[in-house]
Amino acid sequence: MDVTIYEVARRAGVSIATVSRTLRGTGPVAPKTREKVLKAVEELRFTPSRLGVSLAEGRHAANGIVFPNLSGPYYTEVLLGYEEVASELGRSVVILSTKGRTRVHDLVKDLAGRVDGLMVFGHTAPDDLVAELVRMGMPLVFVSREPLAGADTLRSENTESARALARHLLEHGYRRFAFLGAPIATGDDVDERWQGVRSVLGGAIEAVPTEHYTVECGYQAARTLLRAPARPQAIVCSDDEVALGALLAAEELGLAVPDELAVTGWDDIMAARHARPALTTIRQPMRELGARAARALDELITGARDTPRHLVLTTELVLRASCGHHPQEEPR
Amino acid sequence: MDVTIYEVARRAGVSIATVSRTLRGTGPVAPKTREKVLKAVEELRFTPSRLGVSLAEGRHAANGIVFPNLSGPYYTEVLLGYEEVASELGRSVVILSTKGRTRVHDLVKDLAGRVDGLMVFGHTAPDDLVAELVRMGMPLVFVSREPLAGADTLRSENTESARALARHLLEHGYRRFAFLGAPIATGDDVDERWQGVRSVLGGAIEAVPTEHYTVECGYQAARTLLRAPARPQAIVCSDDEVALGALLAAEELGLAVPDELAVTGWDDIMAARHARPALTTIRQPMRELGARAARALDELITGARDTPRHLVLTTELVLRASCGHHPQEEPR
DNA sequence: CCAGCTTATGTAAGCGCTTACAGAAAGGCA
DNA sequence: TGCCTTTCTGTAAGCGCTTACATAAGCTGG
Repeated sequence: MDVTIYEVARRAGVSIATVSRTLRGTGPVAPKTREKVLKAVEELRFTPSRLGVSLAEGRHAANGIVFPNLSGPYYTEVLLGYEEVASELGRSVVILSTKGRTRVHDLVKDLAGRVDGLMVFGHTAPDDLVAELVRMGMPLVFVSREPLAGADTLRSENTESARALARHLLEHGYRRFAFLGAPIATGDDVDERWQGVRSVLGGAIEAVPTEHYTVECGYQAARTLLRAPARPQAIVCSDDEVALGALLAAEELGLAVPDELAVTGWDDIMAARHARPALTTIRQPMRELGARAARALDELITGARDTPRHLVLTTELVLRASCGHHPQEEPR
Repeated sequence: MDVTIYEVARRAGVSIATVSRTLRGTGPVAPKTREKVLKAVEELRFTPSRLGVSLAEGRHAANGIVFPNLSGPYYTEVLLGYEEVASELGRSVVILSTKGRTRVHDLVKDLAGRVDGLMVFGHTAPDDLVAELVRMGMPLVFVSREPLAGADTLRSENTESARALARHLLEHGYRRFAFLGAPIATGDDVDERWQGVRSVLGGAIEAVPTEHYTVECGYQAARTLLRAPARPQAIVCSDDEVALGALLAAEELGLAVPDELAVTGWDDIMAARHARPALTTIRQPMRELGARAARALDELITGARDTPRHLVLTTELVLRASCGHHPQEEPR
């Protein structure tokens, strides 16, 4: 950190331009000169300052990622896929969580000043700042959000898989349903799941809000729902965490799942697989979502592509014990 | 991004020093002058370049975090606690995953050049580079690692809680045990857990390695173990993921948990709580670990403290159904 | 040996911002 | 009004690095 390119140049008896060229391979350097420079670099343990390089290059070699909170396994998996690809592409990853924070506008803006592009989950960055970043030409990729002009969007399919799930429940013979975890915003992921399910089940399903999409809120809402006189036969949950909460409520109320009540989730997080009964759910390719987002962002940053693109990744119905008995049911 | 401090100065009819002073509050500025500057800033939508500021200040206002992989919920929770505090302290968080990567030495070194201090999980950064970073005076906090001269270390307590767990299993009446997920390195977390358990159970427990500390490896090792003639009555697992794998193996082999086999984990991740039977485990204060690490690193960076410190956080035995029946057992 | 071309190297100008220090301006008091 | 003190402002020098362009050095062929 203390050694600068000037000291290397002095020790090697060359100019700083020659040191730079040697280290970066950006121009011709005589073999003897090269040796002298590398020797000096090694003796002085010189590492170029990231700040100096970035300022001179006019680029950060870093990507930002804005997410609501990491406590949901969903975000973790996406982040992991993203970080892996970003690293392969030689980019650091700077993270920012916005949930519960004040001055989000300032936080995101600061982040934008440190990176070459941003990936943003849904609506976690303020809309006015998003509009400004788009105007400024900042490369942006949004995950789990409706298409936005001037930026890439990437999401998993919701509607068709929701339909498939609903049809499957009908095949089990259920006729009374509830959707636990009502949509907060029109057009977001949960809304699409709701719309898909409702397009198949019609008036046979009602939406029940949860305060948040968490285990605890799912538990509370399910407990209330399951104590009412007219109990649904099956609960379709917005996501796996809410579904885990519903399982807890059923357990507490002595309702056998799936014999007395069916429960489904969405995401296929680890806890969904290890719950008993294991949750029927829709598997989201979360890591691939992150990886694709990182690649898309790289294209925008390098200029390999300058027209925004909107992608939808395939999801998959995963049948397990929580929705009913299946002849060839997988054990886990 | 395109607007520089020079344009603001020109528009406001003042020097760049005055613009800087106005925005940073680092010196006296006449009220009228201040208004002119702020007006120009707003009209031009000027945001100071993070790079310029950092280079001139000689600091990044960012912390780095090096971890093996995010796929374990443990790391996620620590990271969340860390990011929350770092953000409060005005620091961005730059992440780097090292598992499965080549040139880790270079990756960590690049990261070190972008931040004011680093938090490192265990041994995920190469030892020679760690020694160099210590020599250079870089602020370092290690999590889950034995004390290291020149840097802070922070870990959760292992040995006493492992003893408490072992004693509890003895109280259930078990007399034959296995430790699933043998230690890889002397002195690391899993080794301390093993040592603690063995100090109570002595020759009644044997260590069984798993290739990795994952559900899949735990499943494979447990399946092999449980098919052998001399089956243990209780399996103490290195961590919750390995324990979840052991539960899967027991389920597949038709062994009732806890009646025919007891299983315990470590960490208290979400999936451990939602498994059935719910896992008896040791709760690690993972978020607090991350939060404390971020605060410790801040003290080192700001110079509020310059002597390394070694902290151990308390862990807690959490009794659930997987180790046996308890008179007042919590439902979840 | 000379001319022309290619390879190698150094100088200077930035990239965007902070701030020490010197000087100017303003205010207060005798 | 003059002097002294305080407040305000601008200039210049960096922070560490990259690189365009000009020049020097080296090599090859006639």
